[in-house]
Amino acid sequence: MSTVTRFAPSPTGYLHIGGLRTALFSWLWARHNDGKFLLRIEDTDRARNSEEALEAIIKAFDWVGMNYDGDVVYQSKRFDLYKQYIDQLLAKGKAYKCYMSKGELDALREAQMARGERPRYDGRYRDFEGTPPEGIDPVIRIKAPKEGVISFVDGVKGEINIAADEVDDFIIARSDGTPTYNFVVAIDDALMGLTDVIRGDDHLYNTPKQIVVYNALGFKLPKFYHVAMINNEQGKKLSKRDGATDVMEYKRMGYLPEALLNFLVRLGWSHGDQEIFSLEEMVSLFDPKDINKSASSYSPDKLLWLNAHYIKNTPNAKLAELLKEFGVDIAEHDRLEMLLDATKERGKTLVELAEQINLVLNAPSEYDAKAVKKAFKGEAKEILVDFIAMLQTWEKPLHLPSDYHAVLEALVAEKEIGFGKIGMPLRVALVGALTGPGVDEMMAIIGVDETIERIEKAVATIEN
RNA sequence: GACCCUUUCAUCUAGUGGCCAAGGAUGCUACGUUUUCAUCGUAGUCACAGAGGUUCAAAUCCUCUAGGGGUCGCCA
Repeated sequence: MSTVTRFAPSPTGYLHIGGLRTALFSWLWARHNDGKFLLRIEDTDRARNSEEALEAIIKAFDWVGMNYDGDVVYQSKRFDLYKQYIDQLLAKGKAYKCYMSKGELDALREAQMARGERPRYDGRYRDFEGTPPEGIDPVIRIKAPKEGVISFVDGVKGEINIAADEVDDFIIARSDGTPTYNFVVAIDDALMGLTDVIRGDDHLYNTPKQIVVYNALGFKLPKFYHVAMINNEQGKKLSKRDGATDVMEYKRMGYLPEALLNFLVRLGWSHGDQEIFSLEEMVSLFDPKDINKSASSYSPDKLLWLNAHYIKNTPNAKLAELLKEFGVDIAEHDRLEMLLDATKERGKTLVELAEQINLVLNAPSEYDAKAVKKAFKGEAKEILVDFIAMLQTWEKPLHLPSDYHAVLEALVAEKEIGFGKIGMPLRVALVGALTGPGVDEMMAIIGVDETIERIEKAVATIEN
């Protein structure tokens, strides 16, 4: 039987980073087995806007390079189907109407809590034969087993046993007739042919409830995998306060999708000592049996490290394309390769890389105060002036970094000075700071005219 | 409160009774490379939650305790 997995988010408007990880696990497992990865929107709560939410999810999937098979299933469009199953259970006596009011329910729960019990429905209408109370629209409850143990083997956690009396006769249809979550999930997962359900372990307690539905309807159980949550750096549940939880936020911050995926796949999953995984490797190596049991904490440092790694290993032409969204258009630059080779190791994100590029390409509008103090002193001015003269009279071509290096070597030889004497002031003249790409590279990138212009400006600054 | 899940360096993790006086990666600290910064390389730093068992042998099995997380809706 071919593997079928799914991602079933409720429409919140954006794709959460934790959601992306469970989606990734499901997607990888489907692709690994040449199976199907389905998408379903859990919108039985009709107030939310599902279309927009779906769009956001698909956008995020597109960005990271994931896709889904078949048509998207909207639960809000399947109410007739669910109704049939509710009627079927009612007819077979596997479900029943309950006339308890919300007030009565609250009172019951309170009393149970006071006695130190786990609050649950007491089953008072389970075998009710009398006349129902007036003026109450009943809910429909399913008959859960009253004794014994509901157990299943979780692919991540192992065997899970829940005492049957922990699972009450939960509501499968509200008093307005609409079906509830645990009921429709079980039906859809069964009807959509799911073989492997991979989801967050906050659903662990829903599983026995869904098993009750599977059993009542005679559906075959899929295999369940409950993946532990991602916590923040403090080990608490990841929330909006912890910064970026929206996947697309990472795109805006200059992360590469490969880096984000690589980061997420290693959160709660591993393959020996391997840290770097291409998408192809993930597909071929992923197996949910290697998923960790315990929760993991989100750590931005490792994500940053991965991002730097992927930036360094991305072809320059592709980087140039990506940088357009960050206000840097260098696709047509005639020194593109040189420019990116000189800068890509200095930016951990595309945002930082864009900054580095701008630093090289644009003449400094001001000089860093500390750098000026350190570099523009002594005979710096004279050396810079000599260097300009040398560049202007140089007879060999000036194209490559090595060409410029030859000029510098000639200068230090003639003046009998150390490299630092010209290196430091030259660097400040070029970019206004003491750090950055090599001066040879920078001069080759901006060309001899721009180089001279920048040095002249520095000389003028020193004079004032 | 009840029930369920979970517990190896600061963080992500390897580890399924002997290969572990616990390995890799990130971070951090040095040093080297670099005219600078970054990259890169080398080294260092740092952990089996605690207590009892079982066993010739336990990070690995059992029990209890403690910490963390989740769930207890006519939300999903």
